[in-house]
Amino acid sequence: MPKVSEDYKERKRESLLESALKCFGEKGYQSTTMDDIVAYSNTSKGLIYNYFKSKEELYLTLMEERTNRTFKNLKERFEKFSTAKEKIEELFRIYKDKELTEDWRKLIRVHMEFWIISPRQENTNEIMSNRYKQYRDFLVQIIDEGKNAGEIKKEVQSDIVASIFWAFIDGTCLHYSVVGENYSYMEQFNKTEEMIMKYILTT
Amino acid sequence: MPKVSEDYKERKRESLLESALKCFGEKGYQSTTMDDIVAYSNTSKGLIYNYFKSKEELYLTLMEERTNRTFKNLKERFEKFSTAKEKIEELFRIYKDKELTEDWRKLIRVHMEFWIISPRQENTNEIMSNRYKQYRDFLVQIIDEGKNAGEIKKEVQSDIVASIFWAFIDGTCLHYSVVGENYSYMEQFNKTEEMIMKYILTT
Amino acid sequence: MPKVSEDYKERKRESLLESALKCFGEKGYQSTTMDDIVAYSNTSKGLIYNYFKSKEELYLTLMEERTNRTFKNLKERFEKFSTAKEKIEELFRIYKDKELTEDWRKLIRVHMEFWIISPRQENTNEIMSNRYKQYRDFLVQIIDEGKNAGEIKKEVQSDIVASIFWAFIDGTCLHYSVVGENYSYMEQFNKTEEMIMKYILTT
Amino acid sequence: MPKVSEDYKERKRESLLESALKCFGEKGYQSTTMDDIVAYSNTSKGLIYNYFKSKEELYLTLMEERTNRTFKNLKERFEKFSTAKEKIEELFRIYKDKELTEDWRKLIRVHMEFWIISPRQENTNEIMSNRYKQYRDFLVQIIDEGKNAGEIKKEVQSDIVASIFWAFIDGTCLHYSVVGENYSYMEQFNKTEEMIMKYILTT
DNA sequence: AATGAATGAGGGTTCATTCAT
DNA sequence: CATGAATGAACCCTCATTCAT
Repeated sequence: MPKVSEDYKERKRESLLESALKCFGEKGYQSTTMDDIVAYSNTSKGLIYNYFKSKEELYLTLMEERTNRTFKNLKERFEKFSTAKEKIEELFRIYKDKELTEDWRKLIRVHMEFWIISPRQENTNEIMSNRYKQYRDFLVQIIDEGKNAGEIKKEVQSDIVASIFWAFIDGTCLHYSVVGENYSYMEQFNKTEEMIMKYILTT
Repeated sequence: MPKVSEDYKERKRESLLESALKCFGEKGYQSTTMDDIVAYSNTSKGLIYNYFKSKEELYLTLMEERTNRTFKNLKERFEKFSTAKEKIEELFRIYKDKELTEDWRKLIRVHMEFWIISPRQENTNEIMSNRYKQYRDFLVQIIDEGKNAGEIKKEVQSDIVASIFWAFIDGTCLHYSVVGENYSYMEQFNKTEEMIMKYILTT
Repeated sequence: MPKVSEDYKERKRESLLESALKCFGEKGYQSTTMDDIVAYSNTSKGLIYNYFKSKEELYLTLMEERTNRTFKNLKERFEKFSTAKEKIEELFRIYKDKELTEDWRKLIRVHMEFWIISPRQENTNEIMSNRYKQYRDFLVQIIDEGKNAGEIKKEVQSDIVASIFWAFIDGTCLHYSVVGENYSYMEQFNKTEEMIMKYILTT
Repeated sequence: MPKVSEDYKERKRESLLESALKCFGEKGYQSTTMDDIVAYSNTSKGLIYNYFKSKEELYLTLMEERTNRTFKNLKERFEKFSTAKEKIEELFRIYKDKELTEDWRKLIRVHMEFWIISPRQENTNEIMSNRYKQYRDFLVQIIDEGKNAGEIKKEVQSDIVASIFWAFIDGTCLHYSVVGENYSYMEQFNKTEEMIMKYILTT
């Protein structure tokens, strides 16, 4: 029977991760110091080490949990749709609905940085490769369903198209996060959607 | 060994930049130490500071020169082509011709890292935004020429398509640099080319 | 060993300043390294930076506090005297009572060095000029009181004499700190006192 | 038979010392780099080491020669005077005739710095102590002559008064070099002269 | 559990000195 | 002779991590 409830600890942990995310978004992983996170989270240095055994672990945990949750949300969001067309439209809608704030641009950079850092460590490279495949296969499945339902042309190569889709998403987000204001974010999504749909749909 | 030719100094400088690039590719900008670069370039710590006044300047110079040179090469490569179709095919060819080596993946990451770091510094953000526009406008011009020549549909929005093109390129490179071996790099370029061409060409 | 009393921290701070003073006395400001101070104070490099954000700040703080305290002590010491003659005698006594140790000679040099360094920095020059005027005016006031009381000749120029007094003090200390043993420190103070008194007193 | 005349080398040497003096005046001994001196003297780094085997030697040589020359000039200047009174007046005149420029203030600081640095090295401390005695004894001799001639009171302690004189000189110069513009340099010399003369002269 | 003082390895940078040309 | 590129020890400072309280 702990002095402090499990629930409290969990909330503390979340709050630390939250703070870390903010700081990483501001300065990047390397440039963010533990002191930055301490300052932002209004706790103490020692406390962070009770929850995470190193800055790196904090970072990896943060990114791990974020990607998992995002992917989980993604899947849930799709349960209510039945046709492939609707699902793909929903996929685009996710990104078209984003609020184009500075905060989001920072978030993008945190994730992009993680992509880039990951191949430099034996461990994370594997994780990220799998993550990529997870996302790709998620879309592959949708496309395949579409093919079976006659919505999507049989000759479409599901994995290639899926891969192209995510490449476009990440490329666009990357550019937007750098260029900002003057980037034709929304128009690009609309046009790309049009182009891809025209390319794969039977009608 | 002073009183050395300008040529000698230029080569030294190049060699330092070369070494730095290698090291940044290996560990990233922040994690690369001046000692790493010293070790790799077989020189001494002090010497680097005769050529670049700080690690940051070395980095910025490196990235600046690389991007400039790349863009210049890009333009030159296109002089021998006359139609828009040929030019766009050439653009794809550049990337399809890349040797898919570990070295190139590292190179991609160096450039991606620079994209991400840039918004965190007043100065570089501007530079990178302009760089992006340079590349985009380069393609915009080609598309516009194509429209005038009747090769490309009048209703195509040049800037949006150009922007989509580069988003796809960078997204694909980013993913490839992380996923590596099992990434369907070549097929994606082929399909994307097909898709885009079908989308914009009149015939 | 955190959560430490303010008092503890204050003592730590004092002890660091103390150590720094010792080291500066030994080698001078520039030649003293942070490692010297660390070694002398039995702490760690990082800790010093918790209290002072740079070597320079440590130095300036040290000198600032020392001069302030000295001047404060000076003033207090004079409260119990009423006539100008007594006060001036007391002024001389301060210096005549000094123990002529190697430690004191080092201390002199630290202060002299600060005088000399100060004009090279925008900021400190102003401070030191004011310090000088503070000391001078302190004596000017005593002399003026003496004039009003009829102790000191009306025609004496207070500021000039005050300035001469401090010039003599610093000159003597400077020479003593260099020449050491064989310097006729005490006799000089006695004779100068005699000479100045004869020059300004009415009787 | 050297390729380059001895005369040329001597002038080069002088010019290097001259440049060093300028630089030391600007930044102080420690903060002046060999590069500073090279830049100021329009020569090369290697060349300096042909003339002086280290920065320290350059510094010591400079200070040595300057003090020697100054002392030599001092003595010569006095040959044309016969009475002690005239000589002491001349001594004061030397300082009263100084042009109160920023350059001179820098010069003072170079010399003061040398005083302070000297006790920290076995070698220079001895030199400076002797230098001090040289100057003191020079004045002692004048005073003694004055006593013999009946100009100066027999009971005056020559060495103490001489020492006081130089203490006053250096103290005044030190303060002037720091305080600058608003320092009553000239008036102090006048008054001090008056005071000392009154104190020692028989009439 | 929570704190934050303490640690010290390691990083970027400087600069006196050397020596090949 | 003169040059200035090259060297590397040494410096100041940062910051992830520890641990006494």
